[in-house]
Amino acid sequence: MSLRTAQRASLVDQVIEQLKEQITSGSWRLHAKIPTETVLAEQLGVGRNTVREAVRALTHAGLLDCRQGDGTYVRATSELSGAMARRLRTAEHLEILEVRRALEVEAAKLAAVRRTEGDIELIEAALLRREQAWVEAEVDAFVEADLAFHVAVVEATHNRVLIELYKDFSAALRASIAAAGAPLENGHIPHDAIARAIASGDASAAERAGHACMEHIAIALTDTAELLD
Amino acid sequence: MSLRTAQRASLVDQVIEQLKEQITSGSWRLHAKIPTETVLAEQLGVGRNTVREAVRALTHAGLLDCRQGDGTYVRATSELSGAMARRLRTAEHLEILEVRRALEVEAAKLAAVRRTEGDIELIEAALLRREQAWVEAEVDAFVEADLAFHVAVVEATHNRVLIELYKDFSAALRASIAAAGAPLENGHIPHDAIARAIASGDASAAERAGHACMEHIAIALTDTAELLD
DNA sequence: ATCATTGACTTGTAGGATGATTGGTTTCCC
DNA sequence: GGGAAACCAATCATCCTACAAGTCAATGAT
Repeated sequence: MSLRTAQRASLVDQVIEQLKEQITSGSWRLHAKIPTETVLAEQLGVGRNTVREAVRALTHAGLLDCRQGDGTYVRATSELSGAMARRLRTAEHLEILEVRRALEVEAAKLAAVRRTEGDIELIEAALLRREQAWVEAEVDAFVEADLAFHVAVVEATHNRVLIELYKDFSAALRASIAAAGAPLENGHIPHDAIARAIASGDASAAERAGHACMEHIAIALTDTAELLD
Repeated sequence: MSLRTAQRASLVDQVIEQLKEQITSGSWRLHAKIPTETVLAEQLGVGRNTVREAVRALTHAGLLDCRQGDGTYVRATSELSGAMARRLRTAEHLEILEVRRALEVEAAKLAAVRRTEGDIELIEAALLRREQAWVEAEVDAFVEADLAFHVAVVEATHNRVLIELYKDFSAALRASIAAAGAPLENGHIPHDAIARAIASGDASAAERAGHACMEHIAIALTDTAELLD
C-alpha cells in the first residue's frame, strides 16, 4: 500500500469541503454574503478558529472574499475560474476560441453517445431561451442562454473532469464576453444542428456540427475585428 | 529572515507571502521541515493563530504538508496545479483521457500548421529521449520524456491559453501517473506518426495520428484495468 | 435635509488551554 | 544483548476568550 494516501480528514478539511459544497451546489450564489463566522461555527458544530482557517484557505484559493467589518462573500464558484479569468483576460480571442473548439467538439461527440433524455431536455430548453433572447434582443439573457447551452452539452458527456474544466472556462468566458461587449451577430450560428445531432445520437454529425459552429464564430470574430479597424 | 510590520495588507496575507518567499527562494527546500508554528509566530512577531491560518492556506494550495505530532514540510515549490491535482486524483482515467484527447488532437492539428523549425527539433528531441528511456526500461525518464513530448506538441501551437491549460493539466497528470504506477506497455504507441505529420505540416494527418495515439492509450487502459480484475 | 455620532455587528489578531498524534528514548523482561 | 512495551517530549489540532478594527445603518443634533 502507498504511504499515507488515505489520511483521516481533519475538521478544517471537512469544513472546507462543506463550504465548497455550498458554493458549487449553488446554495450560495456568486457575490452572495455567506453567514458570519460565529453562525457557521454554530451550524457546523466547530470552533470559530476552525471556520476561520477554512474560510482563509478558500479566500486564498480565490473562492471567497472577506471584508473586515462587513462580511464574507462568494467571489468565484470554482478554484480555477479565478486564475483562469486572469489568464483569459490577456489572451486573444482566437486563442480562446481554439481551446473552446477543442473542448466543445469533443464534448459534442461524447454527448451524442452518452446523453440521457434529461440532458436533451436541458439542451433544448437552453436553445429555446437562447433564441427567445435573440429575437427580443436581450443581450445579457442571450449570453447567459448561449453559455447555458454549451454547458448543457458538456454536461451531457457525464465526464466530470471535462465538465469542471469547461465550467471554469465558461465562467471566465462570461467575464471576457461581457468586457468585450457581446457581438449579437452570433445569433445566427447554427446551434440547433448540434442539438439535433446529439439528440439523434449521431457522434460524427455532432462533431461536424460542432466544427461548423466554431467556424462560424471564427468568421464572426474576424469580421468584427475588421470592423474595428 | 527579516520581519516587517507593515500594515497595508492583512497580517495573514503578509505571512503567506513571506512563507511563499521562503519556499520559492529555496531557503526551505523540498521536503524540508519548516519551523514550528510557535517559532514562526515569534520570528514574525505575530500570533500563532495568524501563522496557522497562513500555513493552512498554503497547505490547501498544495505547497505545505502538515503532520500532526511531527511537523510541517514543504510539499511543492509552486502552486500552479494544486487544484487541478486534487481534482484529477478522484477522477477516472477514462475521463482524464477524454480531456487529453480533446486538447491534444486539436493541438496536433494546430501545431502542424504553426510549428517552427525550433518546435520540430524540440518535439523530435523529446521523442528520442522517450524511445531511449523505453529501451532502457527507465520508468521515470520515460514518463518525463513522454510528457515532454506532448508539451512540446502543445507548445508548437503557439496558443498561450492552450499551452498554460495543458501544462497545468500535465503537471497534475504526472502525479496521477506516478501514483497509479506507470504502465510501460504504452511504449509502443505511435507517437512518431504525430511528429512526422506535424513536421510535414499536414494538419489532417496530425489529427488522425493524434486520434490513433489516444485510441491506443484507451485500449491499453482498458487492458490494464482488465488485468487488475 | 445634512451630517456627525453612536452602537451593533463582523472580521482580524492575540494568546492560552487541552487533546491527539508522532517519533524518539528509556525501561523492563527474556 | 535484543526486542518489545511504556514513557516522554515535541508538534499540530481544536476550542476558547478577549480585544482591536472596520463597516454599516440608525439616531439625533444642527
